[in-house]
Amino acid sequence: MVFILADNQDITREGVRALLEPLAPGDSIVETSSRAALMGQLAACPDAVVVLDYTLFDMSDIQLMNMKQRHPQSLWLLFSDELSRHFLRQVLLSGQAFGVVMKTDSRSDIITALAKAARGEAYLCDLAAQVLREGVPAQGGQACLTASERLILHEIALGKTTKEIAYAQNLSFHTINAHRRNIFRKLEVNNVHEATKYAFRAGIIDLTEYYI
Amino acid sequence: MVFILADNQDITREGVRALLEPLAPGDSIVETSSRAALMGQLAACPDAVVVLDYTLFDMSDIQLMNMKQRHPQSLWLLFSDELSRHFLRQVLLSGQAFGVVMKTDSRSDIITALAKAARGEAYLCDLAAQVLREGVPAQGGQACLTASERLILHEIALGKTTKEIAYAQNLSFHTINAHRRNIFRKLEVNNVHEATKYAFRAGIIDLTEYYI
DNA sequence: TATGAAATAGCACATTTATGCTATTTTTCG
DNA sequence: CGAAAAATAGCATAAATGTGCTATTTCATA
Repeated sequence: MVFILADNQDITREGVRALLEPLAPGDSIVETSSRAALMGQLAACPDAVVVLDYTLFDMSDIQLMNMKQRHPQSLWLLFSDELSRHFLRQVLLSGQAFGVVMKTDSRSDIITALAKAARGEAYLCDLAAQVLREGVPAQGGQACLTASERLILHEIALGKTTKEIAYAQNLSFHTINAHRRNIFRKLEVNNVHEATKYAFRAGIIDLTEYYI
Repeated sequence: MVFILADNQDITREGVRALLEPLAPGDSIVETSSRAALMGQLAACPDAVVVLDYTLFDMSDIQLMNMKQRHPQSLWLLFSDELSRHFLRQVLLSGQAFGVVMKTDSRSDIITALAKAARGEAYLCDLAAQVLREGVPAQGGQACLTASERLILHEIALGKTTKEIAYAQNLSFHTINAHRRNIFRKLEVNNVHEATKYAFRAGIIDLTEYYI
């Protein structure tokens, strides 16, 4: 069994390693601190358990799902600081059985999550379990945005520029720009501020994310 | 020597412990995850080395300085995720010789910082050193915006354009533009989104206004 | 199977932002 | 009083936004 610790903070990898080593003696633990390195490691070992800090890894939802789809045997344990309900809904309801544990969870919870991951089981932290229980949001009809559009609106509301979003998602500036206009047209707004207000009202972004 | 690891994330304390144990054999390592517990530990051991995640510990600048002043023999190593230049300036120029290392720093940097802390020396990460070199800011205080600037920041946070603000206040575009740059410079931001976040945090705008 | 919606990508251009400068007048305060 | 901010106003420019178009590919489904 190979564990890949994907986190750009040395100290966090150190902590996970300290918990993991007694738990999985004989297994190898690889550390990566960049997306490119992670892809390389995954190619070399497609059935690894990936312990990923999503937020620190500068990775979009879409890239995450792509990576999982490209290596369907890989097991993913999301291990982040703060995860929005929106993002969790996105990931958990997309059919991918990710495990989710928070950095703020207790040592024993994290150990449980790692042990489960090593056995191929999913561990869900309280928030993730709650989001999963809530299921598909009621969505009273008029939310006419597509999934990609909601994703992009989320980035816009976080203050990302068109170029930044395009780069992060490996898409053309023009594509994101087109999405942006479609969003604006559907929402009947014509600037970022109004779009952001909608995103707040629709729960596509919330204050806790916004503040960070 | 007693080390107190003050952080509310189990995983980070685990990582620091893993680095610290081979570095300081025989010394005792205490972990605390609340401010009250930290104060108790400090009372019991006033010359401890405190490794503190300031941002996660829900501690204001003032409380931090009070604690240091109450236990002048204690040595403090700030160990956080993100520290604003403003906060660093506050802490470093207040005469307290805090060591500062970032969670995003490399393993070897963190080890150096811990080793120095154990010897009673201060380690400064790049950002902290830079802030210290820059010296005293022109303005000693923080909420340094003038009344006009706060007013204009309010309008900016409401999504008004420079032209709109100028027209509404019967002033030149250039004047509002100048105010805008002064605001951005003082807040150390460089776009409307970051400025708006500050406006929320500082109470210059609130959600009820924002939503209308 | 065909129709349309969604996702992708491009060109062009006016507007706005963000930031580099300078400079005068007014206010504030030691 | 006199120095230091603050408020006012300007020029110039790179970058980004907002919006007018077109066009291909993919995919769901009526």
